[in-house]
Amino acid sequence: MASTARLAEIAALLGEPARAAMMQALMDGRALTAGELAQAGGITPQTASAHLARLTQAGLLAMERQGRHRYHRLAGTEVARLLESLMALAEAPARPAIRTGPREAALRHARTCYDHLAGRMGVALADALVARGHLELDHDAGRLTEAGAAHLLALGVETAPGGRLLCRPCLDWSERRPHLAGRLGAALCRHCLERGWLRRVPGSRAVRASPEGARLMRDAFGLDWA
Amino acid sequence: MASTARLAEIAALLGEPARAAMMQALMDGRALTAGELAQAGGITPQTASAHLARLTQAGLLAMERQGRHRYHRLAGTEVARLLESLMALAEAPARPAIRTGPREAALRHARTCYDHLAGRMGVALADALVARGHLELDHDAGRLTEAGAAHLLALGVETAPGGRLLCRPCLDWSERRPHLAGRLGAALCRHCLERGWLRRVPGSRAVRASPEGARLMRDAFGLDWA
DNA sequence: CCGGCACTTCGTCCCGGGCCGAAGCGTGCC
DNA sequence: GGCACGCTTCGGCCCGGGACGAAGTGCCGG
Repeated sequence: MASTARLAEIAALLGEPARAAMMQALMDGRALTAGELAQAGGITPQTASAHLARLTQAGLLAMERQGRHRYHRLAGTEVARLLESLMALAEAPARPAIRTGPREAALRHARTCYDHLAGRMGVALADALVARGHLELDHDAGRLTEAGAAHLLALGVETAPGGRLLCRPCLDWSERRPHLAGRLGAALCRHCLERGWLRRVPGSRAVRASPEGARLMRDAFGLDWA
Repeated sequence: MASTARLAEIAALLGEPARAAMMQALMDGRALTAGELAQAGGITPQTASAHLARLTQAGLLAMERQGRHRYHRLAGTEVARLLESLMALAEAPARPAIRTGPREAALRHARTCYDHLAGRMGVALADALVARGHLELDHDAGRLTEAGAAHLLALGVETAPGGRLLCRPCLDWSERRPHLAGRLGAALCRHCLERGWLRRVPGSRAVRASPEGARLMRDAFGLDWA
């Protein structure tokens, strides 16, 4: 059996609000400096430093130095999945979401979930692909159809090596329906960001489409969700 | 964003070794009494009682009474998935598994992972279905082929309603390769248990095949893993 | 070379939570 | 009805961990 002590150690690391906040801040897949993470956690740099050391030592974070800056990122997709599971449970229907400011609305609208699109846009993208017959998706798994694979290839979206068509759904905590995760979800997200169709909102996990980008995404994917 | 406080609360609940042990004991999908869980956690019934109350109040466990016994079970598949994610991380390659007694070997051999088969048997079952052309499986998703669906239907295995062929992989922490989870994984496990091909080992998550069962599973699935 | 910035380390304080013994409540059996 | 069992509640003890101020280290730009 997986070590109970080790499981409890990992869970306990995430069970402290400041560390949890810092980990969530990293869920957009980027790297943040220790100072930025201290702010995300609402604690002083000294406290953040101790917390980051523990998270890194436990293998949940990876750190790299650039000059005097220490950049931290999630150690891998397994850590991201764990946080996804925690977020899904934290947002379970039994506990209705607290709807706060416009920032929360922006995250519900469109955000990145580690490496793929989430929020209403992410779910709408999955729905549009399904409607076009390009994707089959349910709670357990997803599969790109041949037509879908050909279409994405024509767009220049990298699908899986060897033409693998299977893809992973991720339960969207804000919509309670699946969006597209895994390698394909990541490829679609990267494509949209690289083309400039989507841009990250500074200091947030939210993303936003330019008018041009919204139009191009409508053309490319049948995405009409505004 | 999912509430940080709520995420930390859930993680903290699992971050205490006694509670983690009790939750893991429930990962075979069954219900256990408060006394059994106290033993699983290595604590007195008084301590267990307080812990179980907190887990239930937080929505991680569901409790039902039968006479003077209180039966507890995992509250649902999302809780199981969270524990799967935690177990996968706890067993990450960076920390080689401690190989202890025969009990650990039995779990590595064959066990249930909440509602589906895991361990060498679970991975071998997935491999056998893939080898027979009945299943496609990678880390992101899985799909039953038409031939596979027909075969399982002939065996009396309930596949998804509406003939849905997509299925979810689950990363096996002991084998580091995927076994079959989701609705199809659960249906296969249930089928094998109901037919008596597999039997649960009392007081454990391990399962064991009778000689007859092993032969029938070899015939049914091409499962030759002994 | 020096000052400033990013971050870490050290020391100290305070509080929450895990533990169990004792007592109490509800259920079931004889 | 009484006794035993399963489990809960209460009270108290002890310890680990989160917080920050002060000081220290390393890097970078002028």
